[in-house]
Amino acid sequence: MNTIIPNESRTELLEGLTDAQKRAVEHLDGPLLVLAGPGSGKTTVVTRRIATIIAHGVPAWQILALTFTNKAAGEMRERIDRLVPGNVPGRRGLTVATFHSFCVRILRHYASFAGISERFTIYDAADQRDAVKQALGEAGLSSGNWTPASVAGAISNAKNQLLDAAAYASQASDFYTRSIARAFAIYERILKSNDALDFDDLLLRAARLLRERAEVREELQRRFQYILIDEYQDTNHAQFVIAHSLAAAHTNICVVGDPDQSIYGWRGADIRNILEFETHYPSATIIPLGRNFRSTAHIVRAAAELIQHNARRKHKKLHTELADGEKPQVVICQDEHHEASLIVDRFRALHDEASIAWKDMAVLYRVNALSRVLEEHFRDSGVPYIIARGTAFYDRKEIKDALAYLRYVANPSDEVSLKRIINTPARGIGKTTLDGIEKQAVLGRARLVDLLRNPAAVEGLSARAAGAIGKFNAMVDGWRAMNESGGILLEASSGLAELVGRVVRESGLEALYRKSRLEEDQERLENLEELVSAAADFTMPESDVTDDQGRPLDLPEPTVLDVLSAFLEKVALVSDADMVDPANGAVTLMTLHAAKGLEFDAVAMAGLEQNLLPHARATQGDGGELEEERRLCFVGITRAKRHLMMTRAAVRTHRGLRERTIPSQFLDELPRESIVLSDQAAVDETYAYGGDDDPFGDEREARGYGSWSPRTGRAAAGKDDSFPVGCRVRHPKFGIGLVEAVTPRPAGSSARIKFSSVGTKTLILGYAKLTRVE
DNA sequence: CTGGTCATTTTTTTT
DNA sequence: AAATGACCAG
Repeated sequence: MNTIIPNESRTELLEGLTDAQKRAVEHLDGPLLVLAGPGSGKTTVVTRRIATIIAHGVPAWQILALTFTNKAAGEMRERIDRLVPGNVPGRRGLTVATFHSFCVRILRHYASFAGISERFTIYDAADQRDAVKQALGEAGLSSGNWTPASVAGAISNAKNQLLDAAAYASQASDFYTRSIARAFAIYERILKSNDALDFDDLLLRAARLLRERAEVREELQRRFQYILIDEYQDTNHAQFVIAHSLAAAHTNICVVGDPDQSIYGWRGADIRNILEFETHYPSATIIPLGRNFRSTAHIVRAAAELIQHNARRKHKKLHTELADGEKPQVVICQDEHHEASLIVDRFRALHDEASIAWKDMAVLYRVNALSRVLEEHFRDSGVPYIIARGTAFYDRKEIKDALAYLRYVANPSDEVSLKRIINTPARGIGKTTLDGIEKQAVLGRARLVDLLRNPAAVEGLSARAAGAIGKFNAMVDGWRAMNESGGILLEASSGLAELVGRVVRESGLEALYRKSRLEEDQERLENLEELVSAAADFTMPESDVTDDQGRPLDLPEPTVLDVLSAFLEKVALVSDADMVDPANGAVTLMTLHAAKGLEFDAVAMAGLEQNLLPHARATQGDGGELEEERRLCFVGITRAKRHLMMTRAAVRTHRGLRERTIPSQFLDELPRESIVLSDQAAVDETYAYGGDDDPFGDEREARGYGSWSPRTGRAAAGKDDSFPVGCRVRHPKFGIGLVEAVTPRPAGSSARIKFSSVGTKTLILGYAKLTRVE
């Protein structure tokens, strides 16, 4: 290893690190696993290690770092830029990308090897659902028992296991899977004829390309001599194959992660990838980082104690040398409005009295649905807030419409987009017309997109419809012509803004909302304008196409269509977490999932309730899912540096139904001595229900409602056997029911009871006014 | 063909 | 509660 930069710069890279951190930073060649607990300085270690590798003379273009979100990638890039001095030769060309965007690049570059069009469109979840729906229709599966969502999920799971439609079909044994296999095959055909790939395809195709095409694999192996993977606990099988195909030749692979923060099992993430890293690489160096530099001691102890309850876990010590600090508060609230206002009050106090900036606070919750009420209260109280929902803007109807136009302009095969916009706004190409053409497309084995290009050839088409289609085609051609006429002459990125502007105007979308005076439509108009400015702000990412020596290649100036494709690609791959802007002077509201990797001075976790955290879908099953929920709770707690508040509402309105909640079992698993419990539901007299509406008011007063106490408390209630499984009970409102299951819990046993009138309900025996009947 | 109303449903989490 | 889909009158 030749040394390029002086030793003192290298020792600077080790400054202030613990011994374990130093060992990780200095590890150069061979497989390395860094087990990084929360707040253990993972990002510091990773970035300094890359800087160290460069300092040892490895050119940056030989290094590949893969992350899960654009934000993580951007942050890493930025921190490395700050660490590596400008006079270091070969510091350019470092690849830091998300798995998905890296795969997109590979696939576009090696499109012919992968057997796909290099102008492929990326389908998002909604497009995917549409395509699945269409596939189900063609397969003759009535959508009753075959919901698009469940079939899409099955297909997604298969793809994550690297099973394509044929492979899936060959191992489908029962009626259910064989039916899905049929839909799967049709779905693939639809994607293929649209030149489209879904998210899972990006990984699957890249993995197969690397596995099956030796020349591609070898070229990329030569290029990327050092590979680093962040959040390795969240990789799925396809990602595993991608990473290890690339690393196979030189085995300079460093993976960083924390099994206790694995929260994407539902998306196919395989925790075994990290647990069995040593099995794949027996020579691997393993460095655990257990010391937490982020949170004060009570918070660390609460997190450590909670995660201890996971049985399937590699034991890892979590500790801190920081002071005890403030104890996390567990607050019981009356309902979700009370909860929101207590959180707002607390944050305001921290802001006014402890001078904590709004941007250093966050509210975390399990499901997005909880954000609505929180948002209301933040808005009404005037506390600045942002909701981290990157996808929300691009999910709006008007934006999806505009993007569909753009996608069709970029990819003339994109039938899903075409269908979306051909009659939006209405231009006389309705369902009857389209059905007719589609029928003929099937008969003549032609593509709908091709028939539409040539309406004269379609039989039985009314002159009016043919005229409307002709006008539509002329409009699209006009946009596409911008590429030839002005593309190279114009500055390409301002060309993009012009194209987007023209599409918004000429498509009639703008006029559609302009003529309306509804506030909602005015908002849509503004959103469209925002899209045009987003296009104007968009800069073509620096091309890092290089020869296999890493020298940048001179490329022709990008055309407007190139810029458009890049723009659409960026738009397709944004995530919620990407939208967390640290410069923003506002409290961040987001899901627990989106919070991973972030930290805040003050954190509030809302909805610490059974069936919410842990989520209802995880409470049944083999326990693996429950452990993932516990890890999610662990992730939430460990986001907090100094102040942590965990709330639960005694009553919550869920899907329009006002229901009493059960405290989250995770609350029982926190160390009593490290938390403070406050029961605002009983104490806070100033906050009241709207009089007679309160369905549980009397009861609450009568029973000292909500006086939860950890571990001991109501332990006697745990042995409640007055309503054994199988007995019949009467409920004052629901009538007669059958006890199906009883769950003994220290905070009050609950029972699942099937009522003939209202179906199955889970009730707390201590609260429900049940009487046993014979 | 279009635009409205009414009924029905709700994958938690996301690249 | 909200969003989608089915259905029906212009």
